[in-house]
Amino acid sequence: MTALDSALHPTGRPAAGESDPDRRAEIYRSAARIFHRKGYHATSINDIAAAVGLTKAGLYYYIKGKQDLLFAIMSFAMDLLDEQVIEPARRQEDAETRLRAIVGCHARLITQDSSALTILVNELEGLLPDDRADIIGRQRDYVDFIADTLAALRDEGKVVDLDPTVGAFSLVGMILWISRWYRTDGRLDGDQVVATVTRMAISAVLNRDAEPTEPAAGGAESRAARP
Amino acid sequence: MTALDSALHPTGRPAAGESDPDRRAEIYRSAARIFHRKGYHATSINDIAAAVGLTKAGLYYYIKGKQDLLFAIMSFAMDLLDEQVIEPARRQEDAETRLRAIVGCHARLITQDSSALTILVNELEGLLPDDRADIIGRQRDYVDFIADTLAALRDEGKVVDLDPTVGAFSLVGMILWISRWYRTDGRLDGDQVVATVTRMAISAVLNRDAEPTEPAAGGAESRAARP
DNA sequence: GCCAACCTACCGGGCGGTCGGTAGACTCTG
DNA sequence: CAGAGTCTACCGACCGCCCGGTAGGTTGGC
Repeated sequence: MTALDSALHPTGRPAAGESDPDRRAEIYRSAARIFHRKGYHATSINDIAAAVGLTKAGLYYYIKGKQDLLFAIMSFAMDLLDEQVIEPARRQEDAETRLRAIVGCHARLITQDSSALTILVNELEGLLPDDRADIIGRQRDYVDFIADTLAALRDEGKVVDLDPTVGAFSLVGMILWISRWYRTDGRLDGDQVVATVTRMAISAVLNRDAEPTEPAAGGAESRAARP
Repeated sequence: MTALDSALHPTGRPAAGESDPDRRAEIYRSAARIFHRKGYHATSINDIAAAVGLTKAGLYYYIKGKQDLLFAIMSFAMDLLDEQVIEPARRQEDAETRLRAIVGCHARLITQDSSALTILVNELEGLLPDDRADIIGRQRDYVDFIADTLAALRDEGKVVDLDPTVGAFSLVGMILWISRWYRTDGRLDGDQVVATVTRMAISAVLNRDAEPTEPAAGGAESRAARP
C-alpha cells in the first residue's frame, strides 16, 4: 500500500538509516492491527515484535519508540482520510453531493480496514503533547469541513435548522462507530452498510419536503471552533 | 447518589467486611472520572489512591483489585442505563415515542455525567473474560431493544426500509459520541444538544413523507419523559 | 570487508498487589 | 472509670514481574 509508505517519511522521523520499506510497512500494519484490537497501552512492544517474527531489539531497528510508532500510524490514518475522503469531497461543488461523498467515502474506508482509522480516534491520550496537538488540529479541520457543508446546506434551505457543529459531530459519531460493530465476516455486506449509513446520515440532516419550513435567517453564523 | 451505592453491592464483591459506603462511593466516582480521562490501562492504582487522598495500600482496603474496580464501574453504568433509559422507554407503547425516549434519555444521561457511561463502551478489553461476557451481553440486549423498536416502526410503515441492526448501531454511535465532544462548560447548552441529537436520530430513521398506516392513537403525543 | 538486519543479555523503573503493622474510636468488664 | 480487647481505616515497606529501551555483539549477502 503506497499510501502507507508515504506516511512513514513525511513525519520526518525515520527510525534508522534506510531500511526495507516493505518490511517497515508490514510492521506498521501489524502494529495498527494490534493497537486496534487490544488498545495502545495494553499492547507491549514485545507483542508487536512477536507478531512480525522479531525480537524486541530487532523491532527497534525499524522503529524509534512506541510513541513514535503510534504517531506514525495516526498520521498515516489522517493522510488516508485527507486523500480518500476530504479531497474527493472537496471537489464536489454541490453541498448535498459533497455531504454524500464525505459520509460514503469515510464509511467505506472503515468497512474496508478500520484499524488505523479507529486508532486515530481512540488513542489520542497515548501521544506526546505536540503530536497530539498536531492530530487534534487535523481532526478539528475535518469536523469544521463537515460543519461548513451543513451550514451551506442550511443556507440553501435544504437542511433543517440545526447547529452545524452538533450535526457534524453526530454524523462523525455514526460513521466512526461502524468500526465497533461491523465485521467483515459477518452477515452484513459492507456496501450495504455504507449505503444504509449514508442514507441515514443524509436524512438525519436533510429537510426532505423541499420548501424550507423557515427561511433560515440570513447572516447566521457557521463558525465552529470548539476546544 | 444512591444509584451508585446500590451498584456497589449487587456485584457480590465487597472488598472487606463493611466499610463506609460514602467513602466507597467517592472512590468509585473518582476512579470513573480518571479512567474516563486517561483510559483504564494508562491509569495506575496510585493515581486513583492519590485522587482520593490515600496511599495505594489504603485504597486496597476498599477495593479488591483494579479489574474488579473497572467491572464495578461498568456494572453501575449498565444499571444506570437500565434504570434511566431502558425502563422508562419500555413503558412507552408507541414505537415512535419509545424511540424518542431511548435517544433522549440516553443522550441526556451522557450530557449530565459521561464518565461511567463512556468507560462502559471504551474499556471492555480491560475486563476478565467472564465479566466482559456479562457486560457485552447486557449491551447487546440494549441494541436489540432499539433494533426491535425500529422493526416495529418499519412494520407500521413509519420507517424507511433499513436493516434494524444497522439502524440501531448507527443511532447508538451518534449518542455515545456525544461524550467525546460535548463539554459542560462549552458554548452549547446540554438540553439543546439532547434535543438536536434526538431530532437527528428520529429523522434519520423516520419516513416523513409516507402516510402513517395507523394514525397515532388518540392521546399519545410525542414528547419524551422529562423527569 | 562492509553494512543491513537482526540477536542475546541486560537495565532502571513502575506496575499491581501484599504484609505487618498501628492510631484511634468504641465497647465490654470489674 | 481504668484498662483490656476489638474493629475500622489506614500507612510504609516491600515483592515479583514486566515494561520500554539499550549496548554490544553476530550473521549473511553483496
